[in-house]
Amino acid sequence: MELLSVSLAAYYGDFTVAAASEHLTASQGKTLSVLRRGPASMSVLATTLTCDASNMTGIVDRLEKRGLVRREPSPSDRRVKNVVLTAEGERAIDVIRGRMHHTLDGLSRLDERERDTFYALLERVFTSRPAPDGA
Amino acid sequence: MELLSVSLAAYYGDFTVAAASEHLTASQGKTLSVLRRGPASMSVLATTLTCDASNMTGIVDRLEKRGLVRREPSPSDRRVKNVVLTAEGERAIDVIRGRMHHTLDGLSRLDERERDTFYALLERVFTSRPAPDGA
DNA sequence: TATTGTTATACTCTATAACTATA
DNA sequence: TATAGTTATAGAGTATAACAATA
Repeated sequence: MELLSVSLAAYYGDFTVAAASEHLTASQGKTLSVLRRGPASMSVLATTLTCDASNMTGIVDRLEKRGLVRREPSPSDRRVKNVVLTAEGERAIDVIRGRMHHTLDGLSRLDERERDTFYALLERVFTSRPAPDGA
Repeated sequence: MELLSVSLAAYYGDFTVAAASEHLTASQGKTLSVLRRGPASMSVLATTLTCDASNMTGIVDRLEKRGLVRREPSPSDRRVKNVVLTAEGERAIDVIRGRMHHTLDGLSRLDERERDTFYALLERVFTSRPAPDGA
């Protein structure tokens, strides 16, 4: 648990610094990261980021003001707004991931077989949470 | 990188919820987590948490006000203050770690050999950052 | 009635800049 | 001169409670 704590602090610090290089906060970067997989409603975003729905309003407001995301009305439920990554937003998160030097260097220390093992273990340990697949 | 992002978000969410159950913010919890390894100066804490030194003042202020940490003058350098975990603080971080149910459940899915492999890989990937060992 | 998203509020986190004390 | 820590400030993140629109 101690080792996990240290490892994740290293990853999180790396991500925070990389996001700052694009003038984004960690929360804004995490939001783009989630949306990289596809559009998500405000409530799904809040659940995934483990924060209250009311926070997402402000975070998405700032991202939208900078043209990195776009709110779209859901066709199936008029209460819902789906948040979509713009081309600019996609570029931003890709740049951030490419600048996570400590993490990328760390991964490059593993050969292909080790990397596969690592990913498989990560998946088994962390991929049992209720994955929100919201409309 | 996508998988890392998802995995670490899961861990971070788990930690945040567990810390909240002790009425602590994520930053306060991370600070206790660092101090669990031993005392650290304000500047070492800031470096480890990847934040500005001025932030640590407020975070440690609040933790100290609740009796979870203690500031002690360094014997070797009168500018330095070492932050020490109190017995209460130690209890708090141990409780938090014991409440990280998603992560603990995830780890319990691995047998002993797999767990060793996982830890070894984590160490190789993430343990090359300049580890601050400050006085 | 319940849910989605927003607003208002209060507190915490965060970086920058300026400061004091010490090295 | 440089470094450790604090203070002041402004912007961002955070949860709670109350609200409008929709289901």
